[in-house]
Amino acid sequence: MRSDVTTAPARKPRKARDAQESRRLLVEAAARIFNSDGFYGTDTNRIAKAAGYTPGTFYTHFPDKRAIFLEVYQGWVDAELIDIAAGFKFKGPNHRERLAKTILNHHKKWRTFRASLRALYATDPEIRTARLAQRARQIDAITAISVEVGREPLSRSRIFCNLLILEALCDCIADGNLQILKIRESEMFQVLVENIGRLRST
Amino acid sequence: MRSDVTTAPARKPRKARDAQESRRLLVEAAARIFNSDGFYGTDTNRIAKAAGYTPGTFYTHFPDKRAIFLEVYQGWVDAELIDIAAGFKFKGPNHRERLAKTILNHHKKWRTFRASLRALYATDPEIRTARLAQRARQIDAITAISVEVGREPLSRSRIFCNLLILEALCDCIADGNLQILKIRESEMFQVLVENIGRLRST
Amino acid sequence: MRSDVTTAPARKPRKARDAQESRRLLVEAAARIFNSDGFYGTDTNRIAKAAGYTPGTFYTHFPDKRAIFLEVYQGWVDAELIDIAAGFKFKGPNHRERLAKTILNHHKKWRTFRASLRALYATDPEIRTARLAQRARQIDAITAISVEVGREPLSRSRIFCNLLILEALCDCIADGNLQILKIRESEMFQVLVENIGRLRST
Amino acid sequence: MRSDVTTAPARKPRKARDAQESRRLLVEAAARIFNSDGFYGTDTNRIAKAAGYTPGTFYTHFPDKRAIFLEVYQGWVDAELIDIAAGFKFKGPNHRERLAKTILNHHKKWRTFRASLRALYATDPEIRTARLAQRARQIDAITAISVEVGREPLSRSRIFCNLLILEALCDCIADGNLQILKIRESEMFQVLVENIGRLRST
DNA sequence: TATGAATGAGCGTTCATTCAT
DNA sequence: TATGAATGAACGCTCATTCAT
Repeated sequence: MRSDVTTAPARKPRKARDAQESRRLLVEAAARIFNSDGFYGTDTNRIAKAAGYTPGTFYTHFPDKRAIFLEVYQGWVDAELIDIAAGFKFKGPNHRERLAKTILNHHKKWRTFRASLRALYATDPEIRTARLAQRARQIDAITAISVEVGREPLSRSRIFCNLLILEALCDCIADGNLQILKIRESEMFQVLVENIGRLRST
Repeated sequence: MRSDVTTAPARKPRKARDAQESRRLLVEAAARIFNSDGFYGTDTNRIAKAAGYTPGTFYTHFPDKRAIFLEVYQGWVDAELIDIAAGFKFKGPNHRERLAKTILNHHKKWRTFRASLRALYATDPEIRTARLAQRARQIDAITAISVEVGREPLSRSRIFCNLLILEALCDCIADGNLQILKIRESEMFQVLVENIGRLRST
Repeated sequence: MRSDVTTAPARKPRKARDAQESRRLLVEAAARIFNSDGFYGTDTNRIAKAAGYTPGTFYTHFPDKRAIFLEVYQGWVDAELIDIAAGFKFKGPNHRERLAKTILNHHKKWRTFRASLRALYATDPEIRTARLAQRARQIDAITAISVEVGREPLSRSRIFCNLLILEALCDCIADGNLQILKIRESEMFQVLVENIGRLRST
Repeated sequence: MRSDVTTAPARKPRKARDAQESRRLLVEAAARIFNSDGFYGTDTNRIAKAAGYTPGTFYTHFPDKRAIFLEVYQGWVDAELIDIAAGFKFKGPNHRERLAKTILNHHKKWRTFRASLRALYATDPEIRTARLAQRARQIDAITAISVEVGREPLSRSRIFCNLLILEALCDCIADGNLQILKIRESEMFQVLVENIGRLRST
């Protein structure tokens, strides 16, 4: 008979850091690991450990694994929108190339995470809802930026299509396996720049 | 997600079927389930059961779960290539629309499977290798078709970009959530048709 | 990056015993442990281990912990009904004492399990349903036995009340802590025998 | 089970309340939650929150979860004894029915808590000790009341048996599922009243 | 006295995979 | 070729408890 079934052994809480800070560290660690091993290749205990915490801490900050995934997603969209907004205001001869590079960098950084997001989008209703909301936000933001810089904005469908096209091209270039397909990255980048043009111009 | 189609009642016949037939039944079941619940939402025992077998049988036909996934992938690329080849020979006023519809239908059919493939591509080296090989095959095939129908083929990079663009647009239309983004499907389809044009023409 | 995210390490299945036998061993082990440490003090891995299996095996035989608990419950009610039926046919001067002893032994054997059952009954709807069904079975069975031995059966409510009373007294005697309350077990047993009489007689 | 009553919104007042008041609020909240979700379905953080405190506060007032459980238990026995004592002095034609109702109400109120107590009694030595002490108190009190109202008290074993019988009947009636067993509550209540008689009379 | 972030062992459960039959 | 019971590492998550503030 197990004595003392009622109670559990005691533990020692080490630090009592700032909650905001802990959250941030967890999100950062999660972003890194999700982006390296994908959603299903990442476990919450590992996220916690990578952030410098023990497993339970994860759940004092997030209700479940999906929640932190969505938070990482949110952070990424935010960052990208800021950069796109900045990129839209580029002037000079190479403004397209510079915007293309900016977007490409985002995709290089988030390649695996983005792939996980797509896969989850296909099977998980909550992820779907969240992603659609972010999509709407992206389209709204680009429309607003166009207005702001004094251009006639494209229709929502055109904006969206251009977004999809840029993403598809960026994902592929970011992947870095073009040489296997006997394709030069510079050629792909060229097409990317052309398509950037479409997004910016009337 | 786990739709009832995927948990479909098993067939009864026990043994003594020929190996080819068993393999086919397993691949069919796998395609259905992967495409409904994704790679990580599918388990090999369920595939076996859905095909009318017990768990062990799965492993007499495939070394592991990835192997059957790749086989399903192979089957899908084959089917798509055949259809695209046929589509390239369409004549008449609506040939572009018809090809667009064909490709779109493929994407509608394989939406979740494609999303899983992308996610695995990002994390699994074997899947990566296999997919790159299929990509090369696609590009080769389209080049060959162009030649066959008497056109000057586009460069590999152009073909690939156009492929990526078509896929991106198709995935999105196939998804069927455009109304949430306040976008009309017909507008997106229009852009798709335009891009089909690029792939076909010189 | 974790290589080979897709697949899992292989294991070796040792034996392929008879499923019925394994089930029986698991139920036996579960009965033993539930009855010693209660439902919440028992974990499925321990049940499996105690039966000579590894954790996964438990779940090839039972969908969850509650399921095996209910199966143990079922087995206990079966055994008790058989003994009560036999006890009803006792003849001779000490027939009541003998039946009392029989019932008391059951309670001694299942004391902790019974306590868990009650606690779960209060909070778990499925356990509640199952227990009510078993209760109905008990009442039906006792009615049937009365008829069989040629007595006018008591009303359902009387049977039930007597059952409850016997159980309450048995639980308490079985507990074995009467001396702490300055009560002699023999006195309690006397009351038990009196109440047995009520159940049997018209 | 987790009814909304138990997850009740916390109070706002932060600090500086007096210790007695805090303790009382915690015990009250614990009683409510234990009685709704059982011992194992209740967590100390939730108790604290329901009382308007944060998790740590719980442990400034109680050494562990069991301690507050025992305190709730104590409070319940106290209340019941007071009511029984009052009930013993009922006069008039329906005095038995009124006492029966009183006891029944207690059981209705504490049904799940009582079930948890029994389960813990079976596995936890400290709970066992505490409960036996309360039992002795109950028997002593009833003996004392009998003397007080001028009756020859029953033997300890008789008192205890009657107590057990009343509890068993009350628990069952309080449960409110008699109709499923095709038993009318009124019939059970009748038996209860009869047994009340035994406790009161010589 | 109260806070509340942190703890960490452990639990229920999953599932790709094996192998004796 | 097919069976199917068994495997066992691992995962998501819980929660009683601690302690620096």
